[in-house]
Amino acid sequence: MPEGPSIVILKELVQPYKGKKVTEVTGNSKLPIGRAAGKKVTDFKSWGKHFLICFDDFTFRIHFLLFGSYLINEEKNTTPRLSLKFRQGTLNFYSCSLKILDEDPDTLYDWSADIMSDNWNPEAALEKLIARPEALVCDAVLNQDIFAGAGNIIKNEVLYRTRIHPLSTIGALPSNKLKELIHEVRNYSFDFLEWKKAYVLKKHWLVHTKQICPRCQIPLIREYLGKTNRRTFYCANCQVLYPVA
DNA sequence: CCGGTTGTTCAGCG
DNA sequence: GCGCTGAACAACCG
Repeated sequence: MPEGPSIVILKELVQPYKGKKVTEVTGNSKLPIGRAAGKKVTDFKSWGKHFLICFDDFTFRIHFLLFGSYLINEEKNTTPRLSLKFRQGTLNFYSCSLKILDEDPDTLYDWSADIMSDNWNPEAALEKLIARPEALVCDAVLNQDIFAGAGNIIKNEVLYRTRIHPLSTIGALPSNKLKELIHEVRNYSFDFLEWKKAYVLKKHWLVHTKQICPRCQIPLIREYLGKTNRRTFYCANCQVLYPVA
């Protein structure tokens, strides 16, 4: 569920409820979720992995973390963290992190950092990367301040597609390679979106959870790398460790 | 049935 | 105050 493109799919699915009035609020959240009762949803937004349900004076911020899920007009045998009932149907959110934002999301979020946003700004991402020359590229791609919405699958696939070794430092990458990386994070994320919608995402994985490099056929390396210590799949032959020796 | 994870925050420590 | 580590959360797949 969690990566940015999946949140975009959710945002599309809930569009019929935009402008509609919440008739009943339930859930096991300890927050004052009843505030939504009787109010109209003014908008659904997303920023990276955050899903936002906006009302005129506050916003629900939902983060699905690793295990969160949602059901629309369906329920399962556990209590939702948050359930919003409308005359037209029900939105159920399970096992997610819920927060209530009292400020306008526009003042809280840098939309230019959202890899799925129309406001995505690759130049801003480049500046942020250049400011962190010591960072490992495997960590930088997961940095939500730079690539909001990028997750571990996107990281692994993008580093393979751009043939960058995950332990390369940002400062060692030539500027054209950094630009290519930035471009590919967004480009792959939209491939992810289309494949996920078509239920063929896994079929297109080149290295994530894979054993053999599809290009040179040698075994892939699987290691936990970087400060993020996340599972990383890469080909030691095809992916270049910068600086090049 | 167990092991592992598309993620993040926070406590505890040196 | 910092950076680092590990725990906690909690559901589903293979």
